[in-house]
Amino acid sequence: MPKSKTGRPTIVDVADRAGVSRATASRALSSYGRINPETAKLVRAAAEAIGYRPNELARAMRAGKSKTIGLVIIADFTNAFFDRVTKSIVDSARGLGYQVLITNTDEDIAAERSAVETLIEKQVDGLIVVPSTSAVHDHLSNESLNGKPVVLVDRRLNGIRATTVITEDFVGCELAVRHAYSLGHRRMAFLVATASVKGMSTERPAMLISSVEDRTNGFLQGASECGIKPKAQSWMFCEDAPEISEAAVAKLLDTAKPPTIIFTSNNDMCLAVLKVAGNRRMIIGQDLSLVTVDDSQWAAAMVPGITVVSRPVELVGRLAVEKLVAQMQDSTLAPEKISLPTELIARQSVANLILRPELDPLFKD
Amino acid sequence: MPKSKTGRPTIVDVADRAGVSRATASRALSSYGRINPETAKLVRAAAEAIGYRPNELARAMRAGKSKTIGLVIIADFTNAFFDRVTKSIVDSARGLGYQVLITNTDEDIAAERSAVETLIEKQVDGLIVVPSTSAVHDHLSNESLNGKPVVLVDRRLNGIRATTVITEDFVGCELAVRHAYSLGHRRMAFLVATASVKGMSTERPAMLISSVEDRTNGFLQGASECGIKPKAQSWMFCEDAPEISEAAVAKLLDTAKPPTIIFTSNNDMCLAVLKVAGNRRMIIGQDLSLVTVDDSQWAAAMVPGITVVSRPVELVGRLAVEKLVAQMQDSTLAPEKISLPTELIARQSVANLILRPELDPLFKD
DNA sequence: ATGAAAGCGCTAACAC
DNA sequence: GTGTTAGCGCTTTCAT
Repeated sequence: MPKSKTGRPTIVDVADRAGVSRATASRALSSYGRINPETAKLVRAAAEAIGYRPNELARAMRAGKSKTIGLVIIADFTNAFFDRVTKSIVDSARGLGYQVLITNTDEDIAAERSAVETLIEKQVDGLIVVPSTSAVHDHLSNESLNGKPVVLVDRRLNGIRATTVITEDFVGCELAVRHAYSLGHRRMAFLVATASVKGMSTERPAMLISSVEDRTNGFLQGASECGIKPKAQSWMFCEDAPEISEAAVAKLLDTAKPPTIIFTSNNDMCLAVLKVAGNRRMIIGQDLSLVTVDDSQWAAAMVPGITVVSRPVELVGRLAVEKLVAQMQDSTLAPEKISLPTELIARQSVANLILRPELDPLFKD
Repeated sequence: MPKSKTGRPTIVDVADRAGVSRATASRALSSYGRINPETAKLVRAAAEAIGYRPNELARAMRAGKSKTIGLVIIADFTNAFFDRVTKSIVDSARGLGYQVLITNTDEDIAAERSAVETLIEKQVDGLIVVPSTSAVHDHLSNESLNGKPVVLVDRRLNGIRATTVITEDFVGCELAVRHAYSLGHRRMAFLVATASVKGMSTERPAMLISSVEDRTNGFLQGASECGIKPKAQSWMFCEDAPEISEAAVAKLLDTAKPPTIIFTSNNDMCLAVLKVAGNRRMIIGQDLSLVTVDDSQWAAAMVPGITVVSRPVELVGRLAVEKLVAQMQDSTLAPEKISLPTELIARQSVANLILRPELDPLFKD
């Protein structure tokens, strides 16, 4: 059986076997143009017989479309949010006939740059990016993307014409604070993971990625609405690394008037609170309360269950793909800014200090 | 500026601008063959000037190598093991100059089949597969892979000549049981997630994927070595779905002589135990002990920390890529069966019934 | 050291 | 309805 260089039968082999020309074979297999149903059947039989599989690379080259999406995600697709978004993207893409080329950047802008470049060289039809910083994004300009559409996920970028799919983290966090307030919490701490800070700091960094910014502002807004004085708030911005975040939690706790509740900006920070509290034999939901952003299986299964601001993960991924594919098919489509609702899921990690004021270590009767 | 159909400058544009032929331009850019360093510099400058980026698809077609690896993973790359393996694979591949096309199969053999086919059509240079069943694997034969190498991860497949990277789950589980025995546990339950079972069953299914089989056998071996009578063992094989696994846990607990410890075959099952125990106000590490396979951040951060059989996740992914790339470069390489050591990480989820025999609900003094 | 030309596998004008 | 041919962008003989 005649085979191509790569060892696989090509369309020429099919054509030969069916006794037709390449063009006819192609028409039969891709069902386009005019073709005799009889011939078509014949060709398909021949293809089947020799185990012909189209070379999608050749097809892509000819068509100028690779049916491939590039996904550039930050390191933490080990993270409870990004792993599920990734799965959602991969599945949704497949549903629409696209494959996904995946890269991760470890929150590093240089890596992101080169990843985008590589994917463009691989001729992806479009890009889904979780930008690692809000500061720089010339590599995402229409120019460097060569007109290929890009959809941003989880984080806004100012001054860029690109469809963006984010979540209502502001509202979610605001609500979380009000929830805690309604349960009697008055001294609140906020633990925020930021890539832009080395070590930890009580000062809010000048530059935050938009999702973290929204969470921070949401917490702030909630506290302000509830009349929580800045003095009764403690803030800690810290690097997303276990030792550091645990030290940050300790610092938050070791004050004259320790908070009755800690709000954390992501799961890693939540875990840090869990760990430090555990080491100190503090019971979550009693000695210390806790709310985090992003739901997870373990947050639900733990005792006590962790109260969370939940985001519509699957939908984020699906919409990102759908919007991207729509733009690939019609480049005149205007970019959209999509913000999906979050939901506060109350479990047992927030103590009710109204019913049980004695749980506050500063309680005096 | 003359541009190609796709809008990007091509090598012809570079050649024109540099006033040389395509061939020379190509030589300069890919640095092969004889070329005048002066000319080379000229060409590179021209390329830079017009923002030339090679079309890797065209290159791949010409070379018959796409510098792309296909990854076929089961659904659960949301799972604490596969998400990290995926990250490790993506990163390692990138380090060696390869990109990763990712697909998931939801543990479905039909999806796996078609995923493999699609990836082959996309001309990946090799495949990394987490096979969803040990029963069928003709789609992974040398034939259907068209001679492209494949590396199997996490699961063995009999009768297939392919490099396989798995972990010593047998030993890990055996050790886990002996650990529990040494702490005084005598009535043990085993909760095993299996895709081949609908609902739950106390009967061991005829067919298990190899990793689950190893774990099951490891538990069994450990119990037998410790002289735990089959009567003092309870087994439950169940579908990997929350409602079902939780029901399975309940069933395990609701017997005249309930186990003092439950061993779970994966994190989902572990979570099910956590949830049911929590609902019943049973404290892990006291009223009920627990050991699971696969470490995770939350298992470490929780109070009590969960004792786990830990697997070298990052290494699994890295080796899979390295071995695959080696085979892509030298197709005569013999397949290897690699089994990486596991480690028992003892935390506080296993009660010491020797020091505190009263923790056994059946304790009489 | 460089250029001309062939060709990877496919599809789409254009003929017939 | 089918065949002929050109060409996507690139690399690589083979000449010169």
